[in-house]
Amino acid sequence: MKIGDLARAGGVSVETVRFYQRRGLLSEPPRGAGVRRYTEGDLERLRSIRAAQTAGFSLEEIAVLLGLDQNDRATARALAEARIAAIDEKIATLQMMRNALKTLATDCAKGGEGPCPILAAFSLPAQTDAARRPTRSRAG
Amino acid sequence: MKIGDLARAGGVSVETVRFYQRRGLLSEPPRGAGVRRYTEGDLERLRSIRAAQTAGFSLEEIAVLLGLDQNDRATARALAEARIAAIDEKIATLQMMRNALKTLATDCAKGGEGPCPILAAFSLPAQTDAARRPTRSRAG
DNA sequence: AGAACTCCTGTAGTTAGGTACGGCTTTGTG
DNA sequence: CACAAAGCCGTACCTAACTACAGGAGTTCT
Repeated sequence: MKIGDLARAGGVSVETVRFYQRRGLLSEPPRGAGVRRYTEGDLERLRSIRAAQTAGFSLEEIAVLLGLDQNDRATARALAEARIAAIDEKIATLQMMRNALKTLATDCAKGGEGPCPILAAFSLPAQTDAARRPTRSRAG
Repeated sequence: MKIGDLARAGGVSVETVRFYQRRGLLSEPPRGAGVRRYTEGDLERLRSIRAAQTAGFSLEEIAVLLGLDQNDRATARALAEARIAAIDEKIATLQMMRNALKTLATDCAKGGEGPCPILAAFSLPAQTDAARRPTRSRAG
């Protein structure tokens, strides 16, 4: 297998394969006479990388995972739990954003008389926590 | 108000204020004799930017929002709805990631006999959708 | 053998939202 | 007036994960 075959089989571009090599995630087989040749093992490793990425791991975390002994359950589980915690936090943040926006959009759709509530929310400091901080006589 | 005062009052760094100016989000008042002077209006605008950011808007979207007429409810609502849709999609993706990882972590904690299920999930292509699909065309 | 394609290497650019720095001018304080 | 802090300006750097390209070498098809 040459690099182009590997890339196609793994669903990535040649440039991405090279990028993973620079990151130490994939090995660079020796250039014997001419071009580098890749094995099925390289392809499996590439697929593992992509699979772990869809689970939300960063390339740095993936490098650790790939370096683990297959029996090192403790480390693997710790990494997975950390990832879950990070994901939970992101979800919570997004849900708060979503709810705030939804309220504004709904109020806007109701079509009261004043200015658009969405624009008002971002223009009137009194409306938001960030802007409510005791500003002492309106001058920061 | 000088730039440092504005930055402090807005809860950002001077560099960030300058960055927003380069992005056209904040204006650069003229340098009369010496140093630029900022108004309360500039501060409110800066706070609006930060408030919109916490709602998940990108700086580019914020530039549009700030440029809208206060009565342009349709555009504002469209932007908010688009943001909500994008957030919903992100949440759904994250929840799938989370569930997949949680299952693996739980199985791992159960402590069967074979290799760690987490590591196995990313080493055996047969286990994941992502690795099974003969994908192409993410490649360039 | 020659055309056309792929590979190799190195370097630089992309997006988003900043952060940091060097060298100079202006401002504020003792 | 001296001196330090703050402002100004341009440019480079940061993270993450790629993406693009130039220019030469190797490979494949006919």
